[in-house]
Amino acid sequence: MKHTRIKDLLNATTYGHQVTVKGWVKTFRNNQFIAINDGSTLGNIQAVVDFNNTDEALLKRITTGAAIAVTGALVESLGKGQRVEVKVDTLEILGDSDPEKFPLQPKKHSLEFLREIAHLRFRTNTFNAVFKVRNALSFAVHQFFYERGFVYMHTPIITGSDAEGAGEMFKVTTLDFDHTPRTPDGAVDYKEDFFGKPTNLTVSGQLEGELAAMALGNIYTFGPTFRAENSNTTRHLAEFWMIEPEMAFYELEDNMDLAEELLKYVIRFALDHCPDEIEFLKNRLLDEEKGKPQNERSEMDLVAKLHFCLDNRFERITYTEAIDILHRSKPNQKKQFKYPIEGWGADLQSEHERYLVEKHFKKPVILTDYPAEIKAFYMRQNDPDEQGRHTVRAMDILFPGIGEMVGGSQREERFDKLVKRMEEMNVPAKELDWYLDTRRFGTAPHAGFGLGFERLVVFVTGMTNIRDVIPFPRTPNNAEF
RNA sequence: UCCUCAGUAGCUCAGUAGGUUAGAGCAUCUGACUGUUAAUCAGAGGGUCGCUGGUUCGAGCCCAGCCUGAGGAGCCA
Repeated sequence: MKHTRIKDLLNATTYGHQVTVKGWVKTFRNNQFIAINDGSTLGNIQAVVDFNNTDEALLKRITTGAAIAVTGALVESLGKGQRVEVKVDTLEILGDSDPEKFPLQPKKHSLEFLREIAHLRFRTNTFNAVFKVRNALSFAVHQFFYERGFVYMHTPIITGSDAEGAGEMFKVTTLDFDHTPRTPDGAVDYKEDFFGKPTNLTVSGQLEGELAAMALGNIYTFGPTFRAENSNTTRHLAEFWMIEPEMAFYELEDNMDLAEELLKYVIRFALDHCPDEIEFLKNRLLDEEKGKPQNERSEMDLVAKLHFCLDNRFERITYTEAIDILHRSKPNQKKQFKYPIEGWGADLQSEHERYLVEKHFKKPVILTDYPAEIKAFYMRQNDPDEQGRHTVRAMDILFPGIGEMVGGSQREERFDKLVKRMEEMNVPAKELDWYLDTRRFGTAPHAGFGLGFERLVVFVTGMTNIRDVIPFPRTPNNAEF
């Protein structure tokens, strides 16, 4: 008999017909009540076994984690706590689960423990919800761009350029480390390597994305990105997914508008399409915060926080204005910052970003026009201000609890200014000659940004560690599974 | 990579002043009960106290080094 998804059974409005359920045992209570979950929904269906007329050896095999198939009538539940249940006629164990060894129990587990058994954590309510939301957000990203006529561009994962400057890179090679070919002067001879030159995993698809945008108009990438930084934080991964739109004829304002619209669109999509999952995650968070002192708890619950984000325009201020606010801020006056704000020019520390987002504005903030010295070579240069200070048309979107969700800029489209900047920052122009061609042939204003997908998932799910929103996290010293 | 904290049963954790046989709840096993909701009741089993070395008559507890995890910082998305 064909089986029915539990999600559909729980929504059933007619009773009495025979159904088959296939799923995994969550709990087996009272020798007769099996809570079965098949992943289709957070809810379980209760199957009721007539234990007096069931083989005792078979009953013993109904253990937490076992895969089973039951067939029987779908009936209104006699007990409280569930609307429908299945009165079992036949029960088959599809896969046993040794109760002595199965690590998941019908109780709360720490996220750290579940991380060690990442292959099994999908079976928990929390991770079911997290990955459903991740799925919805991912779909929403594509739908958002498709609706707006953006072209989804697959930029290379293996890159021949080591000049992107976005971070340490993972080398890609087929050379035998024990017998590396050498040139006469003793250096590794990359001519012998697979590609005949050094190659790496991509740290960003931006430069390639710009090439496509300068022909197709509006494009975006959405793919894996790799950074070999020794980062050990709740918001960094060595392998993560990034969304990078790039738009011809966009200036910084257009860029900010698009980013804000995108974020609100996908958050709205998740709220609309995963209400049960987000409700569950909201309660999970409330439960977790019960153990915390009052002042460390969130002011808003998850759902309220998401709505608040949707209902308010992101605050847009320049770096210079931000420095001003921070300079006059209480924590700065009272010397509570570890890194006091002395003046213009320094990069903002986490504590400063947090103050702006979480204390001062209490909503997402878009910071623009950073000092040129602390930003990448490709960002469009502003004219120096009255005091001769050089800034670039950068924009970072900062989110509460997360920090930088989006980093982007209007690109420097003027050939001479771009090349001069590359020289100043020691970026080898020769290697990026293909990139410079966009400025040689029909250059035009354009802009784009990078959105860290896992950081978005962290925000929408209310999880606090980025390792809990990607199935198998890769971090320094950890590439398990 | 740096700073702080932690590592005791399958899981979550207690372990006093360094002192006999290291505890609890949950899970597991056995039995009872049978419309339960993380079922309940009774009983049982389960430990390389992260690892290595040191101090001591004696170390889960003190010291050193290392490993692992968490939080924070830096790097960034």
